[in-house]
Amino acid sequence: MNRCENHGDCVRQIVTFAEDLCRERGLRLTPLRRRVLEIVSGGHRPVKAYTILDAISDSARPPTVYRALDFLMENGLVHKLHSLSSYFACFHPASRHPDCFFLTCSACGGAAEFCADGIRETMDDAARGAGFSKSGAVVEITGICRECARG
Amino acid sequence: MNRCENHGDCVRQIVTFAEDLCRERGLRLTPLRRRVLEIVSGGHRPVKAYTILDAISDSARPPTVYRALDFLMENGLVHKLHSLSSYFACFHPASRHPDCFFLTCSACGGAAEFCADGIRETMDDAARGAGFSKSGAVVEITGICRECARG
DNA sequence: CAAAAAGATGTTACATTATAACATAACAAT
DNA sequence: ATTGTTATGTTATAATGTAACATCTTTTTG
Repeated sequence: MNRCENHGDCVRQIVTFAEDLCRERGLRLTPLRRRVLEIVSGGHRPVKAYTILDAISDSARPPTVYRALDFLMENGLVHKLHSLSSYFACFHPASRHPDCFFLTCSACGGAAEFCADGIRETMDDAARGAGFSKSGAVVEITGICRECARG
Repeated sequence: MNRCENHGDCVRQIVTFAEDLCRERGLRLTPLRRRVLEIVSGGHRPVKAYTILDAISDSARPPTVYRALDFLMENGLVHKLHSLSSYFACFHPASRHPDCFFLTCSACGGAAEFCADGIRETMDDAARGAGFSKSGAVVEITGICRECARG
């Protein structure tokens, strides 16, 4: 899923975007936050908090990781996939989508994010129809990706 | 959210449905499973596993609850709301929807399930378009319900 | 510049959510 | 009755996440 030829470029691009975004917003992309962003975006797959913890150093503790993740999520650079208790880098953070939708492959563990106005609109309609004022949505589709299906 | 006048009837109806379904499928709605189903459906709101545990008895242990929940989920009587780490009774299990969508109110903690063919179709299309063979979906919309919005 | 304020990280401890593994009990089917 | 199957009990622990307070770093401001 989402095999790209030059994933290093991909990570660099995300980090660069994060730098610019933090500069704009007067926030600090500290070494720790950058490191966590690099780890999360190191593969096109969701990463667990404790995997990040292990990757950072032998002495790092959970709050260190969760705080960095909170920062990155607040700024739209990382998303949480609730159905996997995992974190996933946003590979097109510039697009400022209000909701993000995910496909996760149960065979390879890969994931992809997509935006579909149709889903958003239908959800908005459904919520409105129920007298419900929507503020956010979790949409996580599970299945088998093209590469895994091909065998 | 989802205030109904005779919620006792509502619970009874779910339990009756569960009895019928188990009879049909040759499964056993044991006292424990029935109890857990009653607790989960005791309010129109998601319930945490450890709340169920406390409600069952002083001596019950986690696996007891998680096993009962697994049974109920396998049979479509209960759903897990991943974004809340909570479990929610299916109030219309007869309709055999392949995917269930949820609205959760961040003010009152209530929830509602709904079916929207539009959402399912759009998700199916999006998945297909990505070469993805969909097997399931988590859709959890957060916001404020009508009652809470009215104040 | 020094002092204060704000922001980030370190650290300890613990809370919450969930499962593995094995023992016992209940039930079903000859 | 015995045997196999299913369900539950029990112990222990894994996995995920947070509260609270200490320390350090950066920024602001007097």
